[in-house]
Amino acid sequence: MSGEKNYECLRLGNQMCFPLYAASREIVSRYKAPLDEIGLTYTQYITMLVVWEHNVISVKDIGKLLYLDSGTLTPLLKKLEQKGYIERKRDSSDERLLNVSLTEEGLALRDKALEVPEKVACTIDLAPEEVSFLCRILHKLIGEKE
Amino acid sequence: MSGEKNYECLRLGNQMCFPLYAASREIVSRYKAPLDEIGLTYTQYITMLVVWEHNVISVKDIGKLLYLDSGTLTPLLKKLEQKGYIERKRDSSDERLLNVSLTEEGLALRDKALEVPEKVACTIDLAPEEVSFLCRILHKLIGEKE
DNA sequence: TCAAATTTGGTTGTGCGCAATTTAATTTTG
DNA sequence: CAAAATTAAATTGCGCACAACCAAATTTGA
Repeated sequence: MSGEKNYECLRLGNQMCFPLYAASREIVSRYKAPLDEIGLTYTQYITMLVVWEHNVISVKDIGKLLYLDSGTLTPLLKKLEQKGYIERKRDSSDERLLNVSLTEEGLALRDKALEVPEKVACTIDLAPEEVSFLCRILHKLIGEKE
Repeated sequence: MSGEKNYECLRLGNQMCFPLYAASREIVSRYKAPLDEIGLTYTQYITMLVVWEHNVISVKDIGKLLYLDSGTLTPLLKKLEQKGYIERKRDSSDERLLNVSLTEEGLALRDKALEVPEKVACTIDLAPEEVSFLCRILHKLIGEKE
């Protein structure tokens, strides 16, 4: 009964995971040059996106939005604090919560960051419908988390 | 002239990069449980996929297929060698090349690995057309590398 | 009311990814 | 042919991701 197993499903090209993994790394890598100019890494950048949107937000809520845990966020937020872009303060009504807030420098950085998505977007050769379809499917995958 | 800048493009939801990054991590994380059972990490797994397909392949060619460099592959391949799944030998006709080949144990592991893509696939709630469309677009993104 | 359970963030350790540099082997060229 | 250029892999160092564990604050519920 054995000897003739079908290993087709183990081919690199026959699993969705690999193109997803490779495309993610490829796109993230395109942020490197523009982000180097403003001195942020990719993860620091998406963290700043969240802080810019909320002005004040807890580590817990950043984690929910980015799907990252404290093991990733704690050292990253300390680094952003060192760079002077954010402040970290315990919430006075619940000392378990750590609130992250924007500094003046952090707010100023936002203007410089405006160029980043522009520079990346023009390297992506997809039709608008392809982008929106892609986003819809990806959100479906992410949404399956909960 | 300033004061009323449009920061819409800096919203987390308005860039393709984030859902791609999040979905990639989400899907890779679904491999963890099945891969734990056979003692491989995700990157070790896709490396074994390539070795299973080729039986003998150089580090250079593995890198081309997975878009990974020696900084990632060298320690990973040493670990796979320690586990007894592969052998590493310099190519006799070009000593710069390091050929990776399957051991008996490595070949046997392939049968156990057959369950992995099955277990992951059934956690992905996408229609077949969605999967194929997704793969097509992702390959378009990856293909832009060259 | 107070002990148990939960929540939040921090810490530690492992394994990638990737840039930058190094070393050795091979190929190209003057 | 010998020097220069190229190529392949290894090494080093940094920054994530993530699991596992911990401590402190808060909530709960008997």
